[in-house]
Amino acid sequence: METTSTTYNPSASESRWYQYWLDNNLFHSQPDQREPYTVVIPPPNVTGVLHMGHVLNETIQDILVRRARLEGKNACWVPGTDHASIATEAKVIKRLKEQGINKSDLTREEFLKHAWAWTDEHGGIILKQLRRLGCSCDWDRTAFTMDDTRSRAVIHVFCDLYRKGLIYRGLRMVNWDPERQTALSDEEVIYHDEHSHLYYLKYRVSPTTPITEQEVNAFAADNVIHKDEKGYYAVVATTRPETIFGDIAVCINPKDPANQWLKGKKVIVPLVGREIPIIEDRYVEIGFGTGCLKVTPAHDVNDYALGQKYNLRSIDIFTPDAHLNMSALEDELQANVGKYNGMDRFDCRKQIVEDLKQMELVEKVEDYDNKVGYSERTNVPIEPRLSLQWFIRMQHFADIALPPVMNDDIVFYPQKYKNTYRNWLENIKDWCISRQLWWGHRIPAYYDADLLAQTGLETYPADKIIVSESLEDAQTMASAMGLSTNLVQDEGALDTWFSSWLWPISLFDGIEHPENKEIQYYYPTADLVTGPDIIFFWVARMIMAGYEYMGNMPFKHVYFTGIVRDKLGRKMSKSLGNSPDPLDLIDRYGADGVRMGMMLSAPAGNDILFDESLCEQGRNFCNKIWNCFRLVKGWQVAETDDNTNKTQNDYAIRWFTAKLQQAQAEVADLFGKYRLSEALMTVYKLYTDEFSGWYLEMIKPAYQQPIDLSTYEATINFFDALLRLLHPFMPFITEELWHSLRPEATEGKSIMNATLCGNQEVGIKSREAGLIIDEVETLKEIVTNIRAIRAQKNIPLKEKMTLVSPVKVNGLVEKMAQCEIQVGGEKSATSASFIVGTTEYSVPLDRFINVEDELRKLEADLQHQEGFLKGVMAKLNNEKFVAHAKPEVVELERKKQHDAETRIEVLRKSIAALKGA
RNA sequence: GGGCGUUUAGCUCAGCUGGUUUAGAGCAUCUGCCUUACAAGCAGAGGGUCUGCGGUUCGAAUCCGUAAACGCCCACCA
Repeated sequence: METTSTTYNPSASESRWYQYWLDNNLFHSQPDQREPYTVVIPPPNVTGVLHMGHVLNETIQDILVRRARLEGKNACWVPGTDHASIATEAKVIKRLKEQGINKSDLTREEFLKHAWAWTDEHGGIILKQLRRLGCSCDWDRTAFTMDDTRSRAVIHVFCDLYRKGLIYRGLRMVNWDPERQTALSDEEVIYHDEHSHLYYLKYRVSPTTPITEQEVNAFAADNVIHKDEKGYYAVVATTRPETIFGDIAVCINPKDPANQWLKGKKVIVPLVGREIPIIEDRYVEIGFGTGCLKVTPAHDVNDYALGQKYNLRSIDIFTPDAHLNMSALEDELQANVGKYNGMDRFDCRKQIVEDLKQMELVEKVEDYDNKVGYSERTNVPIEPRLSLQWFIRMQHFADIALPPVMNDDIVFYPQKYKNTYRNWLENIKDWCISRQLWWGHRIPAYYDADLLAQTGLETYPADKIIVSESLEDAQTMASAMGLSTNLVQDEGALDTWFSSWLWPISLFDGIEHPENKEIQYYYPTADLVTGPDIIFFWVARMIMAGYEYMGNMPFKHVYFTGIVRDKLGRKMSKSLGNSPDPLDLIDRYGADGVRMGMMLSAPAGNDILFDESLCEQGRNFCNKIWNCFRLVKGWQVAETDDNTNKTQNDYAIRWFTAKLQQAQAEVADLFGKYRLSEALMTVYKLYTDEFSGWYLEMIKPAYQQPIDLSTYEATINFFDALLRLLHPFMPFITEELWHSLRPEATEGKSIMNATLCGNQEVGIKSREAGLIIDEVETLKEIVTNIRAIRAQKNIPLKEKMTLVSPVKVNGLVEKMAQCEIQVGGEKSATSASFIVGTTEYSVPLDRFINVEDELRKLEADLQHQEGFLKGVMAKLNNEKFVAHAKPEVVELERKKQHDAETRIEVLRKSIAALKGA
């Protein structure tokens, strides 16, 4: 390959190596004797495109997978996409609309045809994009939540849970999305703070329950009684005046002193004219508003509960798309309010307030902040709506899913999400799984068509519903039950998450065939990487399904990533335009560079503030590695080991062996804790500082001199080990260089399968390693001091310097600091000196000396040392410290004292000498 | 209204069960260098009374209490 360029060019190399990996089927896994390491991708929406959140998430997964592969495990990363029922259906509807087609004009089958066409056309783009990132997914296993295997699993589970009594159909208050006209689960509703108004409306006391002056006067004085020229009235506060058409009662707290006078009365709903009773319930909070709550059972969850409790009728005044429907009202009232028929709910609100004001039925309007629920997908305000839906009884699932997380059988990173998880499970509510959509798994429930025609859906008897895997089975069952075989299937589809929660099982066909070899081998999976925003939607439910269907956890560890924000801390969003296009970043910095940029700023669980300049750092790092490679590859290798630098080189090799071992252990430890950015930083520093900055400089042969064979080989082995350490983070450049480094690597070989601790490394005992590392630290300090003196005095490199040392110094110092060592020589007065440990070294400066500067420096150092000693002595002179502290701590302080005293003495001498000169 | 988390150099963060030469890293900054692998680089330097207050202790960034700021999650107050 081309090694003359001083910059690394990622784009050519990346596409080439990805193709190589594919051609050699290197990502493919099948069960074997090795330990399995399984990851299932959180399936992105089938029609989605890659954004920065994916980059973070998939990079982390790829790092973990590649690391496991290098550890010799059988790594299997299963990719796939999610049909994303509601989101995809919305996109398809939008496209049809652009073609002038309304969904309502199509049959279910016709619509699904369009939806599949759309999916085939736009689906899977994101999977292609993942390849640009370097993701090592086993593409042969690519799945889709609505493909055959996954669909059969979904239907199987629905039927099974129904038979177990864990799924039921019921008329409930649900979250209704008027835009898409479907029910949603509680988790799909997002609450936003909203500045709105609290309207105080007059509900006149009905003539059928009149109040006289005398009666009024008889009430205690704390009653708040409203009266105007037209008579007495109650005041009801509401944020939603447009729902008054459905008002069925006004509720007060029986203990409320202000409203005693209303007990037993009836009031007239303004505008509408309906007479409704005052009812009493302790649910109403005394002191909020006027203490009078209008009860609209069809349009509010709490009101619905009240309605149930007091057996009130409910009037649904909205159409499914949240327009006013006056035909729901009593015939005699329709004339009063006919003008509102067909209005949008929010237009109607404005109009009603206007009209009520005209009629002087508005007491006052206050500003009010409240929370309004929005549909997660369509971003339209949710309408609570009574409707017939399918639910899962969740208590059972909460019971099986809580303990394993609390016991850390399944470990969360970071741990704080255990709380969130527990909180949700301890307050679990039934899961509404039916959606009024077509794109999704159709609910496998069947009704006797004839019976249905008689009863209608709502009153169709529950014991005559047939739930079954197929129409044929259902018909058989129908005959057995004495029903007609003319069956109608439920129109609803299932919540997307009803398929997602089976993902770790269904990917290996474990729902229908729990004994098959694949599921037995790959399950439970190792790590799940996902965002905390779907902890309830997905993580919790997978745990439930895992224990229900496999009797075991779906994954052992959950790594929660943060949200990717821009460097100002704002969430990345299309509308803000602050989200870079990942593919563009890859074009500019290379996939390796982008991966590093992402990882450098991604501690687990924290939001990450993404800054493009980090990708630049990643690119620069690639370049550094590239140039290390150029240097090493450019050396001329001697046939023999004869070399004057032999001893020095051996020393450097032993040192770097120790350093490498240390870093390998550290990286392994960090991976164990899922501290990936720290692991990467460890490798980065090992590479740039230790390998490139020190080791290569130590062994670098003089200009146009060859390098001895054994040093060269050791260096190649180091390089190899470094590449393997780095490979999970930066797969492309490491593969590229590994092949150039190891010409013996034949076609089909890859760094990804070279094990992490190959036989190339020469082991070094940990005690020896510690010693040599310490020695070299001292050596570095000496070198740094000499360099600093050179820099401060502006001494040109050509000017030879001398290091005067009282003790023997490793010859490498001469090479690294461009100086000559003189052992035991007398320190001249015109020297700069420095202390490493407790040894004083000096550098004669002659004409470069500036006595004043030197004195100032020494005195500052002396002052520092004295201050330090004072601190130490304060401790040692404290009897309590000596008595209480552990002996080693006291011993350490004594050593500090001794060292400081030695240094102070040396400094004083130097100062005196300098002054004498 | 509950619950959780965060607050350490200009920025992003380490600092685990209190004591490791009077707080570390990367980036950014400043100074000097185009030194025959790399200016996408090298060498050197500066920068923090660890959010405030109180407590425990011989000793606190670290433990406890409290206040503030920011952030997140949950909850049916119209």
